[in-house]
Amino acid sequence: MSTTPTSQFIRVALPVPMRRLFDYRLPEGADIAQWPVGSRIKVPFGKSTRIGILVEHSTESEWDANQVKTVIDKLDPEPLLSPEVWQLSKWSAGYYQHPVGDALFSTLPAKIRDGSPAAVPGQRFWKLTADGERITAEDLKRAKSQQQIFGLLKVSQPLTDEQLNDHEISRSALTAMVRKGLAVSFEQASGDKNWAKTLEISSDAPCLNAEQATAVAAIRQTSDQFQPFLLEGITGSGKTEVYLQAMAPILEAGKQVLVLVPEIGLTPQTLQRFSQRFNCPVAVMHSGLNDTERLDAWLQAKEGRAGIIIGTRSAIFCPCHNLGMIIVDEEHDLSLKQQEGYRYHARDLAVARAQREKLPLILGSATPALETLQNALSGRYHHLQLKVRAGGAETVKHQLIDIKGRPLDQGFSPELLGSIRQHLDADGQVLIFLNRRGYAAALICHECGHLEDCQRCDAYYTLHQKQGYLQCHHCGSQRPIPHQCSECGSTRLVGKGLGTEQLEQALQRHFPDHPCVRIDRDSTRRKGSLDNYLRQIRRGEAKLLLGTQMLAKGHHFPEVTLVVIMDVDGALFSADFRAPERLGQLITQVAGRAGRAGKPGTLVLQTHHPEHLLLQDLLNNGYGHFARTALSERKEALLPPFSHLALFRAEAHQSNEAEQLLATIVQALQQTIPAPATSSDMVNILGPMPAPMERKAGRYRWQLLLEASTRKQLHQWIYPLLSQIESWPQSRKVRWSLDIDPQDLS
DNA sequence: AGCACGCCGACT
DNA sequence: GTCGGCGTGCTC
Repeated sequence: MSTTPTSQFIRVALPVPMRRLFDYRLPEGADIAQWPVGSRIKVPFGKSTRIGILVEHSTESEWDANQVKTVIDKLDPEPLLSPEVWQLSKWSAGYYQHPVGDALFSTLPAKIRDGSPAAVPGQRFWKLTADGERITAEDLKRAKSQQQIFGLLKVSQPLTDEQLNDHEISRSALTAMVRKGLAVSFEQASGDKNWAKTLEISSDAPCLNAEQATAVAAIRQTSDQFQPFLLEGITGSGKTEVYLQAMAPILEAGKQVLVLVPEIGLTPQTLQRFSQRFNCPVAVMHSGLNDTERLDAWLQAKEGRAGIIIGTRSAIFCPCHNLGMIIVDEEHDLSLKQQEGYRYHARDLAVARAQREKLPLILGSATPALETLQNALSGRYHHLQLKVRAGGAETVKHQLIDIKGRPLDQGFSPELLGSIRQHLDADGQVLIFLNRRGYAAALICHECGHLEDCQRCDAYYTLHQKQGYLQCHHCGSQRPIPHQCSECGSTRLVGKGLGTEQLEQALQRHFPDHPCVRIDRDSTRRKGSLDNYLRQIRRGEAKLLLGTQMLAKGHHFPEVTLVVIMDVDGALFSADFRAPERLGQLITQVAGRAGRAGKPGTLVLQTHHPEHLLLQDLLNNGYGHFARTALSERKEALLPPFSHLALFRAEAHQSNEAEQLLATIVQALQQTIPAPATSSDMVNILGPMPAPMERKAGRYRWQLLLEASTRKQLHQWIYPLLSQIESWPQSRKVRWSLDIDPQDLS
């Protein structure tokens, strides 16, 4: 007997880490129109069932008829994603060579992944009834919980279930109020589909300076076409104001704007800037949301119930009902690139998405990535520059303190202490940056010189004096501070190298009258403590601010007049070719924290190498010039963006297993070295070599870097290999991954 | 990734 | 005797 000619097959992406699709049969007599590509389906898989996404229809299958199972059910009457996002997602999975199913699913809200309905969840809201409005808090003095609820609702209502839960509201108090007829709940979808009809643009927009006006005009000229802009604007030059005014006509035309921000940039202040200007609903997507909130924001965007969608990295995959513009703020920021698993770069995908959907795209930064800058300089992107500080804020003065041979008091040179005192006396705030938390970088034996090191990593333990333990910052393992050296038994163990904890101690000793706030991962572990510190700073209660990266990004401290970077020397001689770019960005971003409110700002760097060309160029000529110099060096060395990289990583418990796998990959690659299309084409294999930290968390790590002058060559070379590698038995013992356009070579 | 099967150590 | 450790193999 032959199979019925009407029998239909579908190919399905499943959330498994396999670079392939799975074939299923549609139920007998199924109408294909009812099973659209891009919708979710339920299928039998192994001994269980899974939710999958229908990728394509087919009249045949390569598999034996008896191996192909029949789908169980369909979950969506129509495609889950817009064709544009669906295509983007599939293209991205291919570009980054990530297993399709895993790629498609990993960008969806958990509630979509687990098969929950993709429909308006309808949030539960609470409000006071007319009776409830009439009473006073005094009337509820015998019911404390009810009084609290009353207070909350009186200030702002309606409130969602979640918002009330945040205040640890008891269920019974709420029902009691309902029983008394004081409060009611109702269900309503968040946002509003008709926001465009009632859109109002607040009239308190500040006047633009000439550069801003030029930028806004240039962006406003382009709509309904793909046009990327690099908005290169120094800190305080008013990039956000350009975003706001550039997006106004888009929103007025009823189209949505998608704004990507770095992980750390999604603060209530950022949101406020947008919601104060436009009265349309704003959907927010970031890591702090729970599953319900995330689904809600996703659906708000998809169904057009929000005008503005602000989110971190993964928001680039968010379907939008009628998207009109994409903005990537701080486009150089590392958090836009996913560093594990599905290693996509949200900025690069924003370009791909804007191109597909014919949208204007703004990439904004004070310190653009060299890749982006090159695209602007070559004319692929429209280059907009903001070189003056908006609102008349003064530019930052800078000073290098040569600490060569100088006496240091817990890291502070006498000059630096003098500067700090001066600024404190003038009632300014001082911000001190050091990129290491803990008390000391290591614990060293004063008798034999032995450094206590982590058993699982090629790294020393960081000393955390206050908490009383040593911690490895690479695998997170901890142990109590030993009393004796583990080599010679001496009890003379001392901290070596500075951490923020020690700086805090030193500052309190030198400036006991000035409260100091330390902001790092340790001091802000408790929920809400960061907000608390930031409030203290803004109110001027703390004059000395001390911290790591956390302090360097995004926050505005208008009263800061002195910014100090304690130690830049480490990055000056790093082996990573991106280290200079990163250092330039960091110094510029940190310096940007100072002198925002018309007070002159000063930047001080302590270094053993004040003559270093990199520092000189950066400080004398600014990031723009520095970056252009760095670009010409990259061009000379044929490094990105003048070549393209892919990095294979492998980790195993046995060092040679990881190395072996990569060596086998090299063999396979050598068989298929692409023929150069032009005389300047090249491909290069570097490695296998041990990772900069060979042992981490008990695993040996090796890497293999591939370099090619064109993307096309690189991809044609590597792509066919992956399913091959997957079939090797050794590849299942070793944890391996491929990173396309790696940002971090460690 | 899950989830089974499978073959060796300390427990009622 | 059996509960459970995680190595190995498979999923249309």
